[in-house]
Amino acid sequence: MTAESESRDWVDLFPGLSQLETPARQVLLQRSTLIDVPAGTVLFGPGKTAEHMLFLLEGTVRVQHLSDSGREIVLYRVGGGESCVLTTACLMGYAEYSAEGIAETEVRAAAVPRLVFDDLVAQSPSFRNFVFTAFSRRITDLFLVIDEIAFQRMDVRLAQRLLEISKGDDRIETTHQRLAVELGTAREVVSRQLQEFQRRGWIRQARGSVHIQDREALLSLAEDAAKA
Amino acid sequence: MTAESESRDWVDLFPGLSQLETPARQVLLQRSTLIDVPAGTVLFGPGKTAEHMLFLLEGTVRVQHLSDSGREIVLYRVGGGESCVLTTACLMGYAEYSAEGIAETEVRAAAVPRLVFDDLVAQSPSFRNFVFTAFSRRITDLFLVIDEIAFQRMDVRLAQRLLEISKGDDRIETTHQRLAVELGTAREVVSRQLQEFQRRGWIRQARGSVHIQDREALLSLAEDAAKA
DNA sequence: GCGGCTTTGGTGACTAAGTCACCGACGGGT
DNA sequence: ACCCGTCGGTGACTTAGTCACCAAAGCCGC
Repeated sequence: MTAESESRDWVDLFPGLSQLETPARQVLLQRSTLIDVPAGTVLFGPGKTAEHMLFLLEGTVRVQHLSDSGREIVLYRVGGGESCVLTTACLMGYAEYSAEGIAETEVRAAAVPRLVFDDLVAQSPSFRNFVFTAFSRRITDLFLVIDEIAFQRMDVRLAQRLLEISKGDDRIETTHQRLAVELGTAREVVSRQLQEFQRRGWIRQARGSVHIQDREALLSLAEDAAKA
Repeated sequence: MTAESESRDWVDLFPGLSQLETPARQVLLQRSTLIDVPAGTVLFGPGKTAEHMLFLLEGTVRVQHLSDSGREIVLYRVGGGESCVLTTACLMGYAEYSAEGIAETEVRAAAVPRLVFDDLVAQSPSFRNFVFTAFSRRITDLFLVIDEIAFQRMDVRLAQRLLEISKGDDRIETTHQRLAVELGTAREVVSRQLQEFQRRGWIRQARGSVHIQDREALLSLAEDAAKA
């Protein structure tokens, strides 16, 4: 499979681009570059100037914020079929990144240069729509993150994250420290919550991993927040 | 002064539009409508579909989120010379508002219809730049809000808000409940913190108002968070 | 002015979460 | 075997949020 045959159809991976006009699609395919990066790569972060907008084809990117006080919190993830608005934002706009994007898995993405991006926004109504939709979704998403941090109990949030991260597989490879960063809390808090979950038989812990034993129970804890 | 003479120059109030090309400027002025609304008006919110992008000329709009659990938190404010990205977002993009915008003062704004907005984005590079800059700033701002909520002490946050709201004037007209919404916390927490501030002689309380007595002290509390 | 109402703020008792200091256990490397 | 860095556990304490209530201040009609 040549690079050309691959690049003929990555646009199809983006539901938001299904209406894209043929000329715009051609521009996008011809003037973008496919890149592959290994897990752990820092795709963007403070001090790096973005010259490309990223369209994620495969893998996930974790966006997290490093606070002045040295603590971290995971803000959101970007997956296949999504564009990373932060690269877009810094492409056109304002100042520096204040968050960093880290490849959580091996990542394949299409990089669209700044000028091409600008051109597409000018030329294509449906590309505009795609871009603004991405921005809107991200902003409303951040509202929900704020809501969760401000008003949700830790046990509920932890249960939600465990389910979210596990994605069906009962074995989760992570440390308490990493879970603490996910939720923007302290490691000790996570440790104690996990102990409580284990005491109730909902999970089993081992060094560097958590095994879900009672998915139903976690789910009902995670959900009764919505009811309240 | 006629409506026309007014509308000839509101664009000048926007630093971000200083580079705007003459034709785009003409379109913006001619096809927008100036509106005046009294304090307290809900400019947008869940259930309302935006058909206009708002450029704020005078006054401030408070954007706050109402959580499922019934609690509220102030997310940010939009002032004169800024556009409200949330109206923009919902104009072009995705879903419903998940936050509401309330006029805190009497507000004068220019309303730009959806189609005109779209057209300007297509035609004018500097209008595009303005729009994306606004989005970027808003997003990075929300990152800071998240950071503050997750990692900052309440006393520090309260001191910051008092200073921010007071804007030089030592008398602040507000209730404990309102301050609690500002910070996304409970009224009791604010009451107790204010009592502590009063005990230290930093403020004086009265029903429905707070009087700042020692601005320096509040400032040093508010700032030593940055050092840490 | 009086009685009832709402709004505002105060309080104690309790739970949840975050902080601090420290320890021990595990798992590589050499 | 030993050293060391990572990982997790723990107690004691502080800070924040919750719950249930109460009291004072303003507001309104009469």
